[in-house]
Amino acid sequence: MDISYWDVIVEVPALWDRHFTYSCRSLLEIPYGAKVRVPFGASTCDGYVVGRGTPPGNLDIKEIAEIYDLRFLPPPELLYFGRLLAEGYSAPLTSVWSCFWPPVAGRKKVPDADFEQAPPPGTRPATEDIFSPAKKEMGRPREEGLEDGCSQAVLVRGTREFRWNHYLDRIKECLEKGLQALILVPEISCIPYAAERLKSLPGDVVSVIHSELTGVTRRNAWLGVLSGEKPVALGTRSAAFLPVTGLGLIVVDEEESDFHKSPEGPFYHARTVARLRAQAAGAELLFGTSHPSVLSYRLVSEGRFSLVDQDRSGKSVDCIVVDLKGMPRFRGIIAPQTEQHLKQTFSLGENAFLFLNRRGDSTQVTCEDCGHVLMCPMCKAPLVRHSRNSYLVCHTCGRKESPPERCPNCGGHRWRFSGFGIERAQREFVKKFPDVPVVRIDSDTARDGPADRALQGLEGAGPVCLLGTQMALNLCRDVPRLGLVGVLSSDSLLNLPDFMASEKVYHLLCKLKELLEEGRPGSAVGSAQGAKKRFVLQTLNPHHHAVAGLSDPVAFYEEELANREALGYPPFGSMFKVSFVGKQEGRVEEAAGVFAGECMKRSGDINVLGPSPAPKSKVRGNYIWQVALRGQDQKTLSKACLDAIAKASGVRGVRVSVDSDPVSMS
DNA sequence: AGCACGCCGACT
DNA sequence: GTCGGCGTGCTC
Repeated sequence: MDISYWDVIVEVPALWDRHFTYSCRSLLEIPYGAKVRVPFGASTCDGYVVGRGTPPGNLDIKEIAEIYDLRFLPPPELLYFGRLLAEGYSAPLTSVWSCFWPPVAGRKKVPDADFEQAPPPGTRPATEDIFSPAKKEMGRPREEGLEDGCSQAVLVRGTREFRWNHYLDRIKECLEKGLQALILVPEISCIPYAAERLKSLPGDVVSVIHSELTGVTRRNAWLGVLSGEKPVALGTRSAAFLPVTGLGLIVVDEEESDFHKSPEGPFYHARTVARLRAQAAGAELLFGTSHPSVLSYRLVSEGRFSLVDQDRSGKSVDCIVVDLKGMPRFRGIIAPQTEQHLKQTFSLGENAFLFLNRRGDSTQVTCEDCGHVLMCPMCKAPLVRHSRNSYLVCHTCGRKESPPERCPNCGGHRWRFSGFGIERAQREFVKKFPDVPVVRIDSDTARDGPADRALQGLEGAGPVCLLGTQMALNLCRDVPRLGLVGVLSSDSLLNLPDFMASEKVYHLLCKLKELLEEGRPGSAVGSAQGAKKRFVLQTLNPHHHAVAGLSDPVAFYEEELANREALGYPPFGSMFKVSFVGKQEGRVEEAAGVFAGECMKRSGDINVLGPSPAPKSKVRGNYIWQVALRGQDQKTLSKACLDAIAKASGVRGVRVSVDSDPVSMS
């Protein structure tokens, strides 16, 4: 009886894509890219078949234990695409390929057959030859002035309603051509609106896939996409990897959102994956937003994307900038000027939304006697006082503690609470407006029950104030009779050591302002008097271009692009963020040092920043150091990177990860 | 990454 | 005398 041998790359991050040979006694064919479970060392792990293997002599070859359901085997062009992506992202191929498999793919024991089994019909061979046609497909005819390879690349700028009107037209065209469409939204909370709009398509054509979908539901949704039975796939970022076969159109809505970026390895950005897939498949590509990312703005100005822009005259929002720098004696959270605007809003019977991006009550607890700041023992982060000192929370790891009687350093018992969070803002609001009910929406109140219930109660009630963190942004999209949005503080975001800090603040402010512009029309009665909606921004940086951008977006983009160009930041050149994580600080620092040293040895084609402790330099007992690389393009950087990682991996007990498309440095 | 093997310190 | 630290090396 024949035994077949297979080359398998194992999914062990530290080993990247090392090959191991396994045997199989019952299957004569296993297709390229098949996901298998194999014994590895003392345990078992997942791996992918990449070809036939030759058993190295005098080695005890183990057997493939299980094979994942081959119905989920990605089509050849997708497997090939995964290889390009892994290369571009400097990520192990195994980590990219694993994105192609649904988490619920079942697997079967490899049968212990003692007879030769015929391969199931349609089984693809394990060789790589099948990729020649796919490679050819990569180079479709190109159209002048458009993103290489895409049949069309368009940035749609406008309100959500405007964008979806445009998407739906394109989706209909796509379906009429017999092709499939992939639609990506940034968050699960964006799906209901999207699904509602897609209902206008004829027939039952939509498959919805996101990370909270589990079990059979998810599996069926996946199979519906794969079979082409549901030609429209709607989902969050993981859906960027769906095996859509006749891909005619990809839509990335709210393209500027960071939710499209995966926080873990491979650190893919769904917008990038979408763009590369559209190029590879020659599909149409739509990015949609009401405030484009700096990247997309540049793609348009370079002529690589065309622009569909909504005519937005008749804006009815007053932007009021409250300069906190001009009021050094003001110690509170709600400035007098803001208070006045709130009063007027409430007197018109309208509701308000106040934004503060900091949970808790006081962000720092200091001993009055010795100056000791209470810190999380596992993270280098100050503990935040919550619920008026009933407990302390580490906002880095989530750890909760009861406040100590005595200072652990000197035994003192007098505390100073500094830095304000949303709970303190709430207290101040209640003091100032005892008659206006306030609804706080942050991840602490979310646990008490869905915030939408409180929001639904607003329908007939008198004026109400909503007070929320970032979390509340999507929930508060349709607040009735919203007359004012106030930003209590956003300056801490500007001061982050982050090349995208300004852009983040700009998007945040735009999104907040849009609560007024895109929300439900004001109450007929309230607005009849011609009261303009107010956007009140308290800031220490009134002249920052992210603030100026609210009334003059072009000014923001031009200044931001000029700043980035001067420093060689994306989109002018590439940037890698390489992180080193481990329990022993010395080792972590050493590995980062070795890596940086290796990178610097190279000829002047790259620029090394660091090594330095990460902005969150210790998380859950792990020390984190990082090195940033700046260079012409991804290829230059990933080459340098891989060589240097090889050298740095000589230091034990340190995990290295590469983010080749970072959206933040923290 | 896990996990085993192996060689030096303080404990029933 | 052993239990156990983590340094080193391997995993088909």
